[in-house]
Amino acid sequence: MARNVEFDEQLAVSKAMDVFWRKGYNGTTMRDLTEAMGINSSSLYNTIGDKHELFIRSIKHYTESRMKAAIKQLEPIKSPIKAIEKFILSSVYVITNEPNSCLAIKTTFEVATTDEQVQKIIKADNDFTYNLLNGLVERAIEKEEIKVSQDASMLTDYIINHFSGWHESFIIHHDKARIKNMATFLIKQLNQ
Amino acid sequence: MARNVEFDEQLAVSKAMDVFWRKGYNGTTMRDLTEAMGINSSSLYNTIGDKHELFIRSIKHYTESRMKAAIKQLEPIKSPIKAIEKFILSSVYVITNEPNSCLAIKTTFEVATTDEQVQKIIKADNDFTYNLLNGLVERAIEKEEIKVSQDASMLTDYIINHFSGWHESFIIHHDKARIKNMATFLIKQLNQ
DNA sequence: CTTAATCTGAAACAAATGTTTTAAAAATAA
DNA sequence: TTATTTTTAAAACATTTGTTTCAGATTAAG
Repeated sequence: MARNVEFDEQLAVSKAMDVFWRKGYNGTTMRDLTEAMGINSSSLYNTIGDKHELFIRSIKHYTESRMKAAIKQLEPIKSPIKAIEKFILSSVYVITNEPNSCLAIKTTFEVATTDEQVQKIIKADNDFTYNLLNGLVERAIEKEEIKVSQDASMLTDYIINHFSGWHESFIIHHDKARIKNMATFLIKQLNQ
Repeated sequence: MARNVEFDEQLAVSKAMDVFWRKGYNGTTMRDLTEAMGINSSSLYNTIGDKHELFIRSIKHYTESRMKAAIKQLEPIKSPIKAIEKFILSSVYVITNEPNSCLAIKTTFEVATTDEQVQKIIKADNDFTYNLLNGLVERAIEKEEIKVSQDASMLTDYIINHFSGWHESFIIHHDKARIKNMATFLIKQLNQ
């Protein structure tokens, strides 16, 4: 029959994701993308689709990678409260060491309000984190590792809620200590 | 000599701000702006300047209005802890009732990293809120209205930090109760 | 009223945008 | 090898972008 597609789609999407991550959806041009992906726009339109479709794939790639990483990281930890602490502290590490702040949060504030497809992906990502953490919180309350509140679902929201503020703070102040101190305080609150 | 400028600059900036607020910096076109402002682009360039300058004026207008409103609202409250609670609860009200989420936060995530001028304005706004709240927290600790921690500056950061997560949550879930429950828990934590 | 200044509106501008076309190159199956 | 199909690269496409030009309208001062 005929020749095969030459480029690695996963790799291409991952490179596109990097550009969207730095520049946002509206700040990224098709030429930014094709250049970073090392691919001609005709090939891009023939395989993946238009700019919007590429963005959808990019944020899906981002959220799915994060989900896998979170599961892999927390699975071996036996104590629920230890797993929660690990989750919080590794978030702090990512926030204070990665070059860009979270693509999901940036996307939420830039386009989630007006783009239904994006909104769904972001919500799915959020629900995943919620469920993962909520399981841990419920077990931690059962085991009396957490005594501060009996309301697991509120507490789960409460913990997750800190992350975007930490991102915001780090963009504005570039001060790791501020984030670490807040995280330490949050963990201390949970432990009492 | 010659005729005067015909349009009200403050009103024009305020109308431009509304557009940037909805669509973001990169999502807004000059035609969006001139249409909303009811003004021709030549007049705009003759008086205020280009798109970027108009954006700068817009976010300054936004942050300055908020500062004035915050001072006016908190001034009459005698008890520091009551003022802190009022600040938190009125933030919840704004987050769960305004059509768009905070322009300062949206701007932080969209362009603050790459635009130094914007970064400065955002930082100034943040510092203002920090100082306002920090004064209250210090007095509340002195008066032993707050006992949970003696570290006023960390506690101030900790409180402010909640707001962007609440915005994010509301964009994703549109669930007022979730935000209110978190706020109630935060206030309870402070009170003990 | 005249003069001089400058503001305004419509149109024009070049450059950049997202997307499509075209023709040639490449790879597989017969 | 040849025929057939698909991929690719470069250029072209129509719009949209941010910005400027220019002639005429409008105003204040002499």
